[in-house]
Amino acid sequence: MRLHREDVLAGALGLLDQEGLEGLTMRRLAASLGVGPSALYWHYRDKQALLEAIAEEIMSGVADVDAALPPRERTAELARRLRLALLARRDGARVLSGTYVRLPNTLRFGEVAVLALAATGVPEAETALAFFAVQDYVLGHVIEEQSREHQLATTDRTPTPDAATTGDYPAIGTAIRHWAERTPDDRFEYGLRLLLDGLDRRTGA
Amino acid sequence: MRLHREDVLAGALGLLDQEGLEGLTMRRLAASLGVGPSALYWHYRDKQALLEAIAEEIMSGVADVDAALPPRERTAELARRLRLALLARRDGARVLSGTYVRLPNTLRFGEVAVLALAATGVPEAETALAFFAVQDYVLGHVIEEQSREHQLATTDRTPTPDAATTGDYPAIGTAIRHWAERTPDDRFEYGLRLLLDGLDRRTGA
DNA sequence: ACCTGAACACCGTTCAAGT
DNA sequence: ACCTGAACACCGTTCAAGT
Repeated sequence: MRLHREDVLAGALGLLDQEGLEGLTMRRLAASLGVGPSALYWHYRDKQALLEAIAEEIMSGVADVDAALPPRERTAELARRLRLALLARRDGARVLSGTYVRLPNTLRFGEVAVLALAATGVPEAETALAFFAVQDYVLGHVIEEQSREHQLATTDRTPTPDAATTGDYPAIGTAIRHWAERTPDDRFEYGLRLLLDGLDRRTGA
Repeated sequence: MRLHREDVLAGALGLLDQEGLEGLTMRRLAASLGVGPSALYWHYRDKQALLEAIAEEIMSGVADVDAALPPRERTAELARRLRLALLARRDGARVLSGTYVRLPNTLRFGEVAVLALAATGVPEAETALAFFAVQDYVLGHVIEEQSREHQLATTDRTPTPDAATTGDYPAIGTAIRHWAERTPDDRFEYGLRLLLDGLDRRTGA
């Protein structure tokens, strides 16, 4: 019953979902696999290499968007699929933002997204700028989204308007109340729409 | 020569800039202040509380934007000031994204930004959505920006087109080459402009 | 090829005790 | 009010040695 690289990765993904990024330690992972900590280092050079494998796993299938969709909708769909992939694993956005992955799933996502943007009419010299603008928004948004999940789990402080915001900061108070009435999907779509509308302006649409 | 809360915070900021977020440990901070590790716990409940104080410090002055600027430019200026504040400290974006701060500097930034957005003509029910869209973009962008700094410092892999991208992923290859010719400021401004142009559409401008 | 065992150099946090 | 000293329960990683 020897371990393979994939067993270690599968165990790491399970531990990540159960315990979160802080709980994903080499020692706990080893224990859950029934081996000593040092055994893991035969399969992965160090913890960073394991995290990069997790990041690449998170990105699997994200680029598989319907190629028949019109360019703008295809770009939107890629952004949505990225968000859902990050949300599918606990602390997924933080894992991805902390790694510098140059593996097939990640590269293919970039390739497909750049092609979709080019098809919308964005000048070739701007496709990477547009790609990173959208990707940075998605990453930032999901990091905050998953960070709020964590707050709710560990503290009793509610992110809805509290004493501090209603008193001295009236604009925040009413703004947050409207925000609280929207679904997480709505909140994401709002920023995504801003970016896509901004892109329209650059394509003469 | 007893320590005060501010001495601990100042020491933490210095250590953060020198060693980065990984190097900012309670034990190293204590050593740099000439006390034992347990002494810190008299001043801050735990490490998380200290990180929240750092985050609030990072946000100091960010809201001090020229109130006479026209609303769109005021909103842009707030986003730029946030980015610069995050860049001013090593790993600043990761520190801020990991904390849930409800302290004056942070709240005032939200208040001023929501008011600027309202002044552009964004409907009141959407001001928080628009605020978070811009803030999430800035956070995501600077996290990636500072993460690249870290890659350059620790590895010799260059983020410019390498063997993998030029071969199987041609669109990425050429896109990244154009991207590499822009300054960091340009790259940030591109996404910011997309968001602001998208907002124009929602204000009938 | 794959893992054990032991060790090294660290962590954050608590708590009684000191001044 | 502010800190020491000692302890507890952890970390990631290395490396010789085993099978």
